[in-house]
Amino acid sequence: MHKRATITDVAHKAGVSIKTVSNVLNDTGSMRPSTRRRVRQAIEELGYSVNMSARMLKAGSSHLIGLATFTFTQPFQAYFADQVIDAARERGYGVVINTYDETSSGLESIVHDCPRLGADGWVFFADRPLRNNGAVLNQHFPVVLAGDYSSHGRSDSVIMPNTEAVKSMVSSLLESGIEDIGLIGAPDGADRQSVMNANEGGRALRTQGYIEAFDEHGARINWKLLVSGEHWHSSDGERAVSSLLSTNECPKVLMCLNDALAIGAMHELQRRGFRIPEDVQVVGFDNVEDGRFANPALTTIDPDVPGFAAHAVSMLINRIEGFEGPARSYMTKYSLVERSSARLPLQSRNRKVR
Amino acid sequence: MHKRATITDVAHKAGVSIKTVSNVLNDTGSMRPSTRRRVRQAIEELGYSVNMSARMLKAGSSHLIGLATFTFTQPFQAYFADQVIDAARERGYGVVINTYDETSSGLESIVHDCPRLGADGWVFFADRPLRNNGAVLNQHFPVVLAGDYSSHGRSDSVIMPNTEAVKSMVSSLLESGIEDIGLIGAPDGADRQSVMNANEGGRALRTQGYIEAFDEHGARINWKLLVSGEHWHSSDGERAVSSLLSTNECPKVLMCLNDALAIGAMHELQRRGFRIPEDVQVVGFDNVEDGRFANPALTTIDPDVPGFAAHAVSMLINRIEGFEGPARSYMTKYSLVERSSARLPLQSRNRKVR
DNA sequence: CTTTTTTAGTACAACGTTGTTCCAAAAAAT
DNA sequence: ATTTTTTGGAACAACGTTGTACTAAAAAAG
Repeated sequence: MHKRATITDVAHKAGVSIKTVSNVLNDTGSMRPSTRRRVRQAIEELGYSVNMSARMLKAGSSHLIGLATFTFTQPFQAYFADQVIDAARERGYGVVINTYDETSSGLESIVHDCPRLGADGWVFFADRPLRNNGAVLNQHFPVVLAGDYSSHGRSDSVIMPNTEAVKSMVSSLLESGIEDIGLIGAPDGADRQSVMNANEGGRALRTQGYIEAFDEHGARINWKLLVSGEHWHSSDGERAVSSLLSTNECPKVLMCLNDALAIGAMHELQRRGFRIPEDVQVVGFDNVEDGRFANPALTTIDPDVPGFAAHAVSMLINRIEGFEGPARSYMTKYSLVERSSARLPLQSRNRKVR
Repeated sequence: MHKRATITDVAHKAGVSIKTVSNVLNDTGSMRPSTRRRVRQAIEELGYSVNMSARMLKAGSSHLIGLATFTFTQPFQAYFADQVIDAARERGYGVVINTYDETSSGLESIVHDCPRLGADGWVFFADRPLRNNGAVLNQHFPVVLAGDYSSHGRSDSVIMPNTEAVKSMVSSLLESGIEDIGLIGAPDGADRQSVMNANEGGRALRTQGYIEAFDEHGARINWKLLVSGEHWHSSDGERAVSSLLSTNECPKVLMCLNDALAIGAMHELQRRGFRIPEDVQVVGFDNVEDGRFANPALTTIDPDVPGFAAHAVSMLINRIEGFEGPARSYMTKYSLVERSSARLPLQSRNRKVR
């Protein structure tokens, strides 16, 4: 592996100036076909390829966007990343990925690592508010916050209709006559007061949807049925079910705040001999692919992840390319996806069957 | 968003030379604490951050490695990518991702897109041999091939013990007295001849393990039980089961060549009323997280994906940092993971229970 | 046959870093 | 008080590309 050929080497070999080589590479300027051919051949023979660092420096941009997100141990993250990569490629951008796990101090800790990666801007995903928004936002590159932030108005963001979607799903369940609905993935120590106080983050927002649905139907909430789910992994769903059953509570429906929790919950329920949906119905949130192939297939909320990702990328590139207007926020549309793990009443709106 | 501050701006503001600023940034040279403080403050006030393109150009390296792989619609890919990102970060490298799907002309088509992304080297993942290895290998940056290639000796590669692992699993099943074993994910038109001819790629290699196990146990292969599985997605697993059952064959065990196929197969079997493992046992390959939470939990082959990824990254960085020896190849160690979807006889070796 | 326009190309600077070389001031040794 | 050594810092070049400004040759117009 000898030293990489540069444009100067090519120019020398072809007997032209470096600018002419550059013109061949970029289809600029004008030149005799024979010259172009000579340059092309020299490029071929030397195995030359353009040095991106130099081009970037000159251009003042890397044409790379960064994606900072949880590790792909969450199926949602993989789904999201896929969509981001697609959307970026469509606009001619590459994607640099920086992941972090729930055990570290989280997003805040990798923020410092991002500038090093040289992207023109970053999509930051997080499922709860950042301890110090400033650390993320005071970077000197455009940032789009993706996730369940309350909108703080300091940078562009994409969010999901967390509260509305859960409210709609729970309402739909209540309408089918069941009030005995558990919730997995709630904020710690869930009671009305602490959920209302914790007014940011997917946990709280989705839990609020549950509360609002009950309130609106004049139903009483049994707070023992709201259990937390740590990191929202499948293993947390298992544990949540164990902990719920250990209190001798066994709701007829389990609303899980993401699909991974739901899949873990179903696993543990079935291990203990419960039948789904006959004994317990289970509902998820995210509509990741895994839910389709779960046994039974998972009834869930589709928050339009592709739209979520596409808008994040679109807003980010828009900023990178010079837009300077005030912070914008985009909220996706949701729909309810009925499969076999839970049955929704026919009259529910926004329903989609797959 | 005004123009980004440069090292020159900082130097000017602090009343020092640009090299002194550079020294502060890189902890090189020596200087009075008071000077350092002045520079630090100027950096702060101007919100300066180093321009990576310039640094890369000067350094001749981006400290980025590229990962070219299937889209994350395969859980295996997400798992693999996670491990690659981790391994790279540990060594101070970032990761640029370039994905491709099965519908396109595949890996070959994105090869041309990789140089554009400016990584110092690439890990190429593919589950079958490339139509034109040359296109990938004649790049002017280091490449590590990850996947089920036969070793062509032209670049470093990491592979799994595909044949051995399947052979061991199938042997273990044969030892428990069952010879009625289906195989999902085989090469198209599977018969002894075509599998032996197609001597490259995970499909063929894993299928060979099945054949060898039967041969070694003196058992007769019912070729009708070998069905293909297109892209090895869960939906392909579903279809494979349908197609198998439509021929009135119903084996006692289904060996699926990856976990996604197995999960899809279990879904379709249960939808049709089969009990697992009582009526049909199901086995997978990859040991992705999803298998643990499937219903029932999936018995599978663990090919050591973390080791697979770590060695790919390690070899690549080794090349990037100057190693020039002959092409190397690393093969991971496998183990059998027994869960509830299939029971292995106790005497089988290499067993791991989780 | 001259003048103007177009084409085909060159030379040089600049992007923002960091490494090398060098010099002046301060500290230490004589 | 003078010489030697160390320290703090500056000036400049280079990394490989592309944009600007320019020139010589060829083609078109008069």
